[in-house]
Amino acid sequence: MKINTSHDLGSLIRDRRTKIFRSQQELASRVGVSRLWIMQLEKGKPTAQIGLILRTLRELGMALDASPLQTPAPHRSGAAAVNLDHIIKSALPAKP
Amino acid sequence: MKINTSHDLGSLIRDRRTKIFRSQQELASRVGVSRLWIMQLEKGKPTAQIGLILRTLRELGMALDASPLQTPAPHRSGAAAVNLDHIIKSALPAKP
DNA sequence: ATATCATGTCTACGATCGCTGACAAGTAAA
DNA sequence: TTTACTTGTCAGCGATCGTAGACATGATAT
Repeated sequence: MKINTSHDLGSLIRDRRTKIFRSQQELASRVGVSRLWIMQLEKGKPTAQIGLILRTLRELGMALDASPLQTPAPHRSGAAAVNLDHIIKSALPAKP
Repeated sequence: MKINTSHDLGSLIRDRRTKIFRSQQELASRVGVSRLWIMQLEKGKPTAQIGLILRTLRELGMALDASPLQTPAPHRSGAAAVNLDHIIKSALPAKP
């Protein structure tokens, strides 16, 4: 499943948690965090730390993958895809 | 690419950053974070916040996916795989 | 040699994390 | 009803984040 926002992550974790554990407390104890943190994470907390998130996902039997952006909005200005950026960079003479 | 630790994430981001941008500072400015934060992230900072990470990945033309754990080490104690947990939970008398 | 970068490493400092502990609302059994 | 459980919310607090700024090193030139 694609994770574009912290809310996506929260929904995913909640879905998975409700299938495997009986309560937020149960997952929290396994991961080693507070129930409050699990609750906030499921609500899309954008300040949650990646280390705790990875531990949580592992406890839920999941892992993260990185994949190229399918709906490209990489650069605000009308820049093209990543490969083009690469080409431009390689072609530039000096380093502004 | 599989991301199991924050170091995996750091390596991935650094590889991608060096291909697209000319410096840590350039990426940092685009994302809206400090160069120090980018540097620490590339070194595997486990306390980096997921919101900033997602913004960074987007700037690098990438997104995150969640996938089932292929090499299962889900529960420390002798518990079995996730599906079994599910079955056990479903079989328990008190459901809550 | 001199200049110019990129990267890594430090020191503060304000802002905020994640924690504990408590409480209320809702649900579901006994 | 009463009892037990889950979830969401709140306040307070120590610990730590992310930042700005400065500095040293190494590389790449000129």
